[in-house]
Amino acid sequence: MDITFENDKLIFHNVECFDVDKSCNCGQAFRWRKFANGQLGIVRGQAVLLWREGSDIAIKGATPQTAAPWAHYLDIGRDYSAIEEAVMEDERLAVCFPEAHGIRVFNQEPFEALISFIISQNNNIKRISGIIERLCALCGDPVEFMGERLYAFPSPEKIAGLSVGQLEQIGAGYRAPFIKAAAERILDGFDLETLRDMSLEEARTELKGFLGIGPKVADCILLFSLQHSDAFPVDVWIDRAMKALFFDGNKAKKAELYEAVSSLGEYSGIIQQYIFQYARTLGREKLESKGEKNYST
DNA sequence: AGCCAGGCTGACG
DNA sequence: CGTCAGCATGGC
Repeated sequence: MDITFENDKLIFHNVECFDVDKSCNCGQAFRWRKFANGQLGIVRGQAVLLWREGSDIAIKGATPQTAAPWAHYLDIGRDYSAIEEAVMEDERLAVCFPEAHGIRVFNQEPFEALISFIISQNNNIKRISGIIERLCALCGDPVEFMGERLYAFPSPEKIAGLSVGQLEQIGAGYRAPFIKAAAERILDGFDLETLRDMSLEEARTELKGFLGIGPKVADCILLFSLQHSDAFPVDVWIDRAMKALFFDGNKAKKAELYEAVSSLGEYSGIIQQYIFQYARTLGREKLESKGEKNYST
């Protein structure tokens, strides 16, 4: 991978299969927003502007020293062309393109993912983003960048220091105590990093020990922040899409669903994100009518 | 105005 | 093991 730093820009050269806007707004991360010619975001307290420049990916605001962490965050080292090609050759999944083309699964900060996806349960992406922004404004460190004021994602200490009432005030609803308890547990010494090297099943079990984390949220955290590329979060959208694409519109038993998932291989989580994008783009109506008349072949 | 959302908990079979 | 009401809030 060729990386250069010039004119205050960090540049990853010749990056294929990376649609910046799509990747930032596909529902995996909640803090990116469109700004000027790219996406404005803040990761590890570092505010940046991210955009495609021809065949390159450019980042303004990142120092040369943070090239490696940014490459990791953006999953630069992974060969997405190979994954996309394999998916397009699968009859059941080819329909996910072109919507899915260019989506990269980011490697987010584990604690941020932990809290974000606890907030995500039974919630919609717009509102999730709002709650997280208010949480960051409430107790995250402020950063000025390009005339904007951004806030770092708060530390476990900061969030644990909030009252349940404060968390309710930013709109967290019944999840407020879950958020506080999770931050306290991290502060107590639970090390999310240890989940990286565990088996998927072990890591799932560990995360489900947190109040407010079930199978779906656990898999989101593992896929989006801990490099378990075979974690496969199933929400209502994925459920509908799998029904339409794999089971002719019929509801599958849990065992059958996960059998289909495991047939997708070690990158099933990334494929999941393609399916998610497809499902949300198509919409509920079309998705549900799709399966029903799909019994011809 | 209801229905729905990147679901989970606790109770009960 | 599976099923199911209840859940805070606001987008649409």
